[in-house]
Amino acid sequence: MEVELSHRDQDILKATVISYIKTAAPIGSRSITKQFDFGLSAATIRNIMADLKDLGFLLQPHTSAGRVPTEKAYRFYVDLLLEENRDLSEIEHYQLAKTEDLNTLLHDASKTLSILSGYASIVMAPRIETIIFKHIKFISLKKNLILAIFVTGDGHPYNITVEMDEPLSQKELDRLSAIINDRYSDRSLDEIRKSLLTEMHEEKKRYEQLLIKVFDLNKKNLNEFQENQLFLEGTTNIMDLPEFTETEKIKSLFKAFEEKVALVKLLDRCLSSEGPQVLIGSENAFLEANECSLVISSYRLGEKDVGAVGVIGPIRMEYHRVISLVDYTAKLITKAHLC
Amino acid sequence: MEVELSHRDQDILKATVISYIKTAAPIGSRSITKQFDFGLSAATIRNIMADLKDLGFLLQPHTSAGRVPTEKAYRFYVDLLLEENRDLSEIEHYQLAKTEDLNTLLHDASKTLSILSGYASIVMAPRIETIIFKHIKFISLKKNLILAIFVTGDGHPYNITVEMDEPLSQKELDRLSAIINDRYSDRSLDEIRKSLLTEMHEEKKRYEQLLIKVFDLNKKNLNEFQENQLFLEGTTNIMDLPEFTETEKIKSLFKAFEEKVALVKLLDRCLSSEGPQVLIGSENAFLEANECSLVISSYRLGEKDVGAVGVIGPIRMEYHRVISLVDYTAKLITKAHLC
DNA sequence: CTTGGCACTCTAAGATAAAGAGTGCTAATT
DNA sequence: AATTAGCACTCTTTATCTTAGAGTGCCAAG
Repeated sequence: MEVELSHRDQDILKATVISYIKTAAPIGSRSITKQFDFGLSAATIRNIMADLKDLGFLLQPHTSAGRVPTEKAYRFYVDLLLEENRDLSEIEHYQLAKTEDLNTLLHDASKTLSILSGYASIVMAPRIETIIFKHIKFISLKKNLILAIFVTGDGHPYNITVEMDEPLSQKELDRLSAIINDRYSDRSLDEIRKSLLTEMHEEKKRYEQLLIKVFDLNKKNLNEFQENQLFLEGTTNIMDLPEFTETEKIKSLFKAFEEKVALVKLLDRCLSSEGPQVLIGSENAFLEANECSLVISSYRLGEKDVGAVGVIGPIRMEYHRVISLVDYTAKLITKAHLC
Repeated sequence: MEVELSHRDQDILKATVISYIKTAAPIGSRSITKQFDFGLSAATIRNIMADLKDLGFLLQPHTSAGRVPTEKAYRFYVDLLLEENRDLSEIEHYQLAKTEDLNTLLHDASKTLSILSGYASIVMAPRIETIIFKHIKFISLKKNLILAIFVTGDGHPYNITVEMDEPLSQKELDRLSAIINDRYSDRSLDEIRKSLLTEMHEEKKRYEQLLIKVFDLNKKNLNEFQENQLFLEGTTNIMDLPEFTETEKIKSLFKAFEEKVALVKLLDRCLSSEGPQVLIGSENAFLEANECSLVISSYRLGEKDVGAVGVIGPIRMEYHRVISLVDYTAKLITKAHLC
């Protein structure tokens, strides 16, 4: 079954995909001869396209219509792109506004990415577990309300409000923070979490409640926290696409967008892989349900991949341009982190 | 022109509005006689409806169709509701989960409101200018990066990261915070802002950059800040409504939703007024453009109205239920603030 | 193997017709 | 004088039919 495509077949397939990405309408053999110069007649192209149909790369909405690429065709096209195009030369090299606030940076990146891609962009802030802890400070807000601020290795603050059953004096809090800073500085939250559960026997009793909540030892708020760390922009761009003219499809996609947890999971899966990744239609349950594709790349903080940026678009996405754009944006964020 | 409607005319008008709110289809004289028992024949109702049409309360899509309420009719109906119904008895009295975090509370309220109303909900966090300042604390994050945390009168923290041209020692920062806490505790940010510009001559030079950024004296980030303090939930509910089947209308509304600044302005306008407010269609530019209505109520913090909750729905909204719901939710938030 | 030619297929768009809901008016009734 | 029944008329909606057009599939010739 798995026959190698001849060079010429590949060219025709590529041409069909490219053409369909532009027009979103079934591609006829005639229009291929007009747009591309293969030195072949429409009839020949027609024969080749019939073969490609049999191989599962193209399909016909009905007998007397042009051909439409299948997901297999997009996969073939994208794999070719990812092989060939390691240079990413053709996109405009934008810059992000300088800012001290990480969230602002990511928000900006997401907005820019949505505008330049013309699709919806999605940016996930660093996974909290991977963050490197530097030091912590406690501030008493009200009687039993304590604000914990921890600062990360790269100088970003996170704050957590904790309600205590019994009040703690500022002196006690300072003592506790000194201990924590001394013992856990420069370690990841994940490590700290594990250590805290085994070490800290003497302090534990008195501060148990506080520590559990601050380091979220029972991982209660993790999902909700991460949910707030997701930037989704340009979703309305999707509505301008011809494949999303039916209200039902728009509805389904936007309901999915509201479920941020599912999106976080989707991005999370791609964190560990190298370079830009492309998920096409039914290669993923979320995408399949909404007939769309995802181009995604992770950004680094230090030497670890901690977050991801991506673009959600139609299966008929301009993969070439978007892959470059996503890859570039991820690198931009990695670079901004360094300063 | 402004003739008083007879009691009977009012009843027919009300019946037409109520019926149309349910069905979203033009209301015929016959269907009125079926649904309501006025002891009148269809022909009589027909005559009355013709009068109401002449008075601008009803209109006909075409000669041989039923009647549809105009905005004037909704206004009449809503004014009647607001007069009569100060009791709000008929909605279910839900509760919000206890939480220490104000944003979580507002987010929860927004989600609940959208689910219970069946429309889109919108919740604005307290306007930052109205917040009562309690004390401030500075933490050095990196060389020239300072984190300022100010705590409000009711114990909620806000933090701002400031990048300085020159570093300040922790000692200096502590001295400055002591001065600020001493001088400005229990005053609103708006007041503090005004005072800072005139007072603080001696400290000003050295700390000018820091103070300007922390208290946002040039109001640069205010809009962006407020933008992040807006919770919009259940927007996809709107897509289920028959008036939003056309993709163009959905698109327009969702593009408007992305413009959070406009929404903030819309809510802001209503902050000072007493009780639940209703804006119907063309009574507001934003709503007119998207053919929808807004029910809104402000919540208090102390004795000042600081934020607002609302519901955005079709002009054919179930005002009765929604007004009660919005009013109740606003009161719930006000109450939660007190603890 | 490639190509021109041509009959055939299927959709999309326009045209026509019939059904149905509701009005507006008139004349009869209370 | 207000109310009601009756009925012709209007306008939309839905279904059916027709036609134009794009594109294929296949055959026979190059």
